[in-house]
Amino acid sequence: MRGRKRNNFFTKVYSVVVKIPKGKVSTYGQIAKKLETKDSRKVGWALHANTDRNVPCHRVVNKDGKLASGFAFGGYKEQKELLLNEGVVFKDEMNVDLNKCLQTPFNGL
DNA sequence: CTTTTGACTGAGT
DNA sequence: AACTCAGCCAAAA
Repeated sequence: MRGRKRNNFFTKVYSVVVKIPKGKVSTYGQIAKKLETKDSRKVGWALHANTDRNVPCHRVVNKDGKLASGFAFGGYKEQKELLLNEGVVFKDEMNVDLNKCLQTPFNGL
């Protein structure tokens, strides 16, 4: 393996996001750390650019457990719908109950 | 090349 | 809890 940094940044983000178990959510910060970067914005930006249904981007929320502002598949309402369908608990219209649904850190996952 | 933008985060107010 | 400010960095214009 050489020059793997050549791949799109997206690919790296997706490969991590796709590992988030059903019924759980993760944060941009966790993913960013896994990608060996400091900028969580890149993660959000990559997911925003993403349109691949194979990537469970709805399982990614910000550190406060709040849903994304411009969910690419139909707005935060759709994102919430998807999460509820997986058993994720909500605190509010826009907030996930991280206390129960935050994915364990990607510690080497 | 430079500048702007962005699904963020952490610290401070 | 809500808001502001600064840091961070890839892509697009």
